[in-house]
Amino acid sequence: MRRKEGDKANEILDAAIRVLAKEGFDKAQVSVIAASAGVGTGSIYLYYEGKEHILRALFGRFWEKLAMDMQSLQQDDPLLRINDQLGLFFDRLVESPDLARVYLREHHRFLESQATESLSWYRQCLELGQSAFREILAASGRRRSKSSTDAMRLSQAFLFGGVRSALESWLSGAMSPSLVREHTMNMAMASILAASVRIGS
Amino acid sequence: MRRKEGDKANEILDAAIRVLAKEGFDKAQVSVIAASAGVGTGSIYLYYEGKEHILRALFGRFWEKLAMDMQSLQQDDPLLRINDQLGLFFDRLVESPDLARVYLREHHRFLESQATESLSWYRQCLELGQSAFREILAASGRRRSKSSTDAMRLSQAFLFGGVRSALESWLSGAMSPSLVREHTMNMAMASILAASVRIGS
Amino acid sequence: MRRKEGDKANEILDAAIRVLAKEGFDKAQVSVIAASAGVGTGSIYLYYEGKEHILRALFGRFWEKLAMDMQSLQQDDPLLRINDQLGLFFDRLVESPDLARVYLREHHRFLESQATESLSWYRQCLELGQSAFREILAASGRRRSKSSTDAMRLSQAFLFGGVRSALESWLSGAMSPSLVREHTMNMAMASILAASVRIGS
Amino acid sequence: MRRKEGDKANEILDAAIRVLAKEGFDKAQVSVIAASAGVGTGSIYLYYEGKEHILRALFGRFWEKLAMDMQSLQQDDPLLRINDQLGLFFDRLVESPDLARVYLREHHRFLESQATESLSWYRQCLELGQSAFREILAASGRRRSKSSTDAMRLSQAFLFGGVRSALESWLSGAMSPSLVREHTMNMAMASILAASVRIGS
DNA sequence: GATGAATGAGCATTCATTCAT
DNA sequence: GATGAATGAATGCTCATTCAT
Repeated sequence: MRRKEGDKANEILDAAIRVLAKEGFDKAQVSVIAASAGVGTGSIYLYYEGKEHILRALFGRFWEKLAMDMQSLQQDDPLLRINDQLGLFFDRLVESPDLARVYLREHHRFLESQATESLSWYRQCLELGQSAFREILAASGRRRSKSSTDAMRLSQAFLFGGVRSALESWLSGAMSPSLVREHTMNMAMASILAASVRIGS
Repeated sequence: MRRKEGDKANEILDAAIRVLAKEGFDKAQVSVIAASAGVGTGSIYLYYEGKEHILRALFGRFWEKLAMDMQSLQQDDPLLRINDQLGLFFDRLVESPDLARVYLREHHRFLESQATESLSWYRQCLELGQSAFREILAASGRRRSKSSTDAMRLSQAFLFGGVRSALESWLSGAMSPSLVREHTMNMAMASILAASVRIGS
Repeated sequence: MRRKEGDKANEILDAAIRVLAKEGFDKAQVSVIAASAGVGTGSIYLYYEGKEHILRALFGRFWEKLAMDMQSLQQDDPLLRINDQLGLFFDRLVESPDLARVYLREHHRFLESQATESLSWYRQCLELGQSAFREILAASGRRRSKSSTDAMRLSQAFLFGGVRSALESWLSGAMSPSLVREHTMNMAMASILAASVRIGS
Repeated sequence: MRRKEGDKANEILDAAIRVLAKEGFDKAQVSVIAASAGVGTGSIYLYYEGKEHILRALFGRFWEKLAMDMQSLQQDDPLLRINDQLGLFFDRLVESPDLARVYLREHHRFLESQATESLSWYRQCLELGQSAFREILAASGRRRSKSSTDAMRLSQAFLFGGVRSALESWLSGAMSPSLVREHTMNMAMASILAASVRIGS
């Protein structure tokens, strides 16, 4: 059965992930992405303004889905919720090694882009994490301050970075996803605890 | 004849860091690097085989220095030694925001390159960290195994990734290096402790 | 979509002849050839793999046409047939001084290239000439031998070289093509007769 | 024994022949010629104004020697003298395959250059040949005319071209120089006879 | 005179984007 | 809407020549 017409935009993104994973952004040719998506070169430009915009759309779609799923989490305990959030992030990338590769190598371009709308999904994911973090701090009676906000962001960045690198190890090595996941989450939880204690003190 | 003057090889690397930090590898023009180094375009090729090789040399120099410094650390306690090692890494990048930017965006190219010699410095740095890690595990009576080795590498990757992202936050934000450093090291130590406890159990 | 229009492939070859005649292969710029052909620089690469391939195609086209025309010759007398063959070769170059110039200066590149297909047309032209030569020898009762084959090839080379140089004289001087043609063919026939007598003896 | 100092100019020409034979003019690097001559790159420019001038000097030397030798020929019979002249030309190139290669591929550059002095040696060689030719014509009672001069030049060109191509065959094939020489001279004499008869008629 | 490090003009080729069909 | 032929700006690298030593 043919995919419905309207899905060409997504087919292009899927093709882009395949090609970008193999070639990297700069060596990925638009014409190759088009061929991989089964459309003509020119058709790409009916759906996206240009190569750069494909990248934005690709990450936009990723973060949008993730934001949706993170919002659906029911967990009340903020620490466990962060655990679940990180787990979602991790699982999403582990299930698509190509996407993971693209994330590792090209996400910085997304951040440096001016893709207002797509970036807002990304920021929403960060916000959901920070929100949980704030609950932890609130529970320990700590007030918000400039420095605690900074520290919180830093903690979050640390977590993301740790998970990021764990994924990188996984991609380059021969470890089972489950081992990687377990170990990574363990370290992540430990560091977040350490961070909350320190900030909360 | 005209003699090779001064330290052109290093001046070219310094110029490359400046240009790469601003433009990224693919948009960085060799002629611009040359101009920034105060040499002619062709001179670049007297010192490096090509653009790619500049990148290799750049990271080679970075890891070589770091390996030297890490080897000079006197700290006997393995946990504290890891702390010092990470501190060296962190400080080196914090003192040169341009280098930090290049590290964040282009280090993967270095890893994917075939720069055998330069890569060996990188691997030596990793090895020094793993060595300390092994001491920690040994102290807790844990024998080496395939899974513990994997876990150890994963922990190390997590640490590097966390520090990496902390640097990224620092670069994009307005936080003081000292706050970033303190907080990052705190989380790093916590996660490494958690890892060693888990692996050692 | 835009369809491939007209005869761009041949227009590019014609333009290449004009530019190569004036500049020589190494100083001929692809962009100038493109401009002379009235197409964009990049379009050249839609039709030919590169500068070198344009040269191959150019001589390929030349020898292909010549091979066709040589095959159409009806002349039964082998000596007269050789005369006609050389005449075809001569006339083809005389009618296009630019092509003659390119032939004189760049044909060796064609021979040194690996243009299997194009070269086969060239070899076919040589073969047609040798075939006539062999008939002459056969008529005089001479058997084939290694040395007679060599001598035959040598004779053919001598003929081609003589005609080549006559063209060169014509290009650099102010002689009428008909005078050049008459005189050249005269010498050619004389030398071929001398050769066949010698070989056949 | 070290060659005497003053021979560097010639050593450079010898080196140039070696390198040009292998690489062709455009791909031959001045620095490689210098290295092959055992001198520094810059020293080339103490002896020759540039790459182009090396080529001119190289052919200038060749034609100068040949002119000298041709003048020394004692043969009174003009036809036999032409035979000897061609023989000198042939032998000079056969004894140095590298020079022959350079002659075949690059002599046209020499002709197109403005190397007044060097070209005069070349013209002198031609003149010596034409002089013998004129004697043949004179013997047959033919007066000079524009058309006979042209025809004579054409004949000479034909001869040179024939010999040229014979050399080319020799270089690319596996024929003995003596066979090539004998056969080539045979054809050459036949064509010159034919030419002189025709012109003289 | 010799040298070779330094230079920078020059060019083939690629590929994102356009637009006639 | 779709297409892919056509485009031309953009750039890494080479190498003849120079000139400080």
